[in-house]
Amino acid sequence: MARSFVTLDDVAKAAGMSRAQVSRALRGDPGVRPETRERIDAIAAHLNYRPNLAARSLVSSRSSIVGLIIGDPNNPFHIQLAQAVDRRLLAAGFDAVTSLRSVDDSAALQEVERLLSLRAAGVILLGPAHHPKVIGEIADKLPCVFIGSKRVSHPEVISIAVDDDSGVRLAMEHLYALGHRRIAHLAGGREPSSKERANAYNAFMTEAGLEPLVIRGKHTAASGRQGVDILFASATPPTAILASNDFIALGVLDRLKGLGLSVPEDVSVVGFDDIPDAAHALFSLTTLKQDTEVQAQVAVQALQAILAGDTAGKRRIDMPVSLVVRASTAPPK
Amino acid sequence: MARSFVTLDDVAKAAGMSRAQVSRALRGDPGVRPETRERIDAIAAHLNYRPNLAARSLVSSRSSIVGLIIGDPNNPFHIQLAQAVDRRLLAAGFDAVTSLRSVDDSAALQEVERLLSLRAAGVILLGPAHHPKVIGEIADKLPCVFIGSKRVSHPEVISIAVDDDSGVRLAMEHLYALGHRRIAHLAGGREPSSKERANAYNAFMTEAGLEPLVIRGKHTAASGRQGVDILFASATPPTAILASNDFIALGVLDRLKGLGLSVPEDVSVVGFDDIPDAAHALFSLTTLKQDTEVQAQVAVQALQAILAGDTAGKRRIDMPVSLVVRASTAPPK
DNA sequence: CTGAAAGCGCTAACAG
DNA sequence: CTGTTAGCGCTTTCAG
Repeated sequence: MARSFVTLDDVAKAAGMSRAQVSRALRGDPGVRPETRERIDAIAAHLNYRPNLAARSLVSSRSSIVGLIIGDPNNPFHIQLAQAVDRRLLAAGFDAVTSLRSVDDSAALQEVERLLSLRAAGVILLGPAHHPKVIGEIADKLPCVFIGSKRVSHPEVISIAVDDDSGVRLAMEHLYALGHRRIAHLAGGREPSSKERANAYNAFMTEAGLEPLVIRGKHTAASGRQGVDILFASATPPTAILASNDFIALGVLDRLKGLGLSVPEDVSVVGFDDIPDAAHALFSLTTLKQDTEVQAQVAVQALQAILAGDTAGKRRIDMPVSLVVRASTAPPK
Repeated sequence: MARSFVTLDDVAKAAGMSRAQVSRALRGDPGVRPETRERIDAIAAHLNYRPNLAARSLVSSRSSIVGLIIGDPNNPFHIQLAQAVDRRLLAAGFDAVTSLRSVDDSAALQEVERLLSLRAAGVILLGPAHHPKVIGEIADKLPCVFIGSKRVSHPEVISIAVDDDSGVRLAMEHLYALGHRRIAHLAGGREPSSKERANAYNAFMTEAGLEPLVIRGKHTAASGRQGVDILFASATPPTAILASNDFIALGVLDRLKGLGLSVPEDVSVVGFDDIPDAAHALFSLTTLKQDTEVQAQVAVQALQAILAGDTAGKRRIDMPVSLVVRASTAPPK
């Protein structure tokens, strides 16, 4: 194991130049003759030089570290989003430090302490598991971007808000236009996004003069299965189901099949998120697509704006949601 | 946003002591009068002091950072393991820096570069997505512990090897004892763990004088569904299925239900991993349990041993796998 | 374009 | 038990 590290001084000596100049060359500072830069680059590479991030951050009193706190690491959709953010962060020259500790409010705060000690440049909060008050506290300590559906009202936070409301509306209009009238909603737990979606569903049903039918559960496939059992125990089961996310929808699909019901012939199903599995031929789920790549990109740009001291930007950026129509929806029989 | 940081000097001045003594007090060094320590702690807390990890690591030339590279972040089981390791690392006083970049060999190496720049104390590799050669290269640069089923033969790596072989044997003996003879195996992809499991299955079948039947796929539910379709297109379908992991098994369960077959009456199914869903009443999957908590603990202890210069320890630690019998297995009809 | 000098915040000998 | 003294490796003025 190579236990000793090559320092800037070593490179400088090998190049017959000063430390300062080597530093400039390696970082791509202007003011270095191109041929000199190339030579230094070559020597550094040859010597296997790795800049010491600690020293760099110490002297410049800022670091390239950005924290990434995942609200619910056990939800693969959040992981997918986190990966996208991670990739963007890297591309922007940051070092993402991800926290997998499921964040109840205290774990999140603890993670922030650690980021503070690392002198992180900022933090990106993923997913609506975070309490708004806690988000505010975090933003008091560190530049902060929040991706989620919640309405955060803190002057320092930029929130990337998934537009649950228009998403649900899109789905409901689709089902309504197909002719469905008995449309049930399988909601998630207490996450704000789940509430937003349920509210939007209720609003649509009421406006359309229809009877809302909401079953509360969790954002899991198992919850979707249970929901189906409850719904189809009724004498007048729904002809369509709007699930609060794709995991629920996948559970619904499986359970319907188990009950001998066909999708979309007997029942139409719509999900939310467009996880990779949704596109699979076996499911071919009609769902609402959140573009994680775009969300990630916007989040990183927002963070850069904050760091650049750009206070003029919007505090809230709405992300569009689009309806992806696949084979799980059709007119009722 | 609190943009300025309190330094050790600030605390020292407020306490009327020297920087060195404050440093000792705060780190819990012996040689500080208890009352003094308390006073300093109080002042530091009051001033909201946060040690600058960069400065600390710079001067002591070692850091508390440990990298955590997840082989397949999109596999929730790996996330679960990672969370366990993360927790143990924190408890041991390390700062886990997790990488979500799915690691093909080049991404892993790139991540290691970053850890090198952070002067990480070591790295823990999770899951068998890593190529043995790459693991060796990593170990050349950084103290390294590997959790996975592969046989790694590098003098510097400690590998925590899940005992796939005896696990599979356990499951096969269980099925055989129940009276099953036509037992099929749904294998995963090219991950070594998948190969190990398939080999163990083949070995058992051959020894028992039975005809092996392996269908290659991936470690996903969708793959399990497809496997069932292939198996039950045959005139003599199997009476039992050993899946290479729980995701496959869950897909198998769903597809069997779709085909109108009952588990365990018509077909017995065994998984591998014991993911949380497996215990769910809806599935009640008989499976092979890997104790992630224990694996995590052993991994962290192994890392500490390496860091302590303890070269006497074993290079390879086998982790037991146990059979959890639930309701998805029974004698054949 | 390049070099010299001055620290960033902290720990680790070494003296008291 | 406590203070003094040196830097750790790097970036950043400020002069050439």
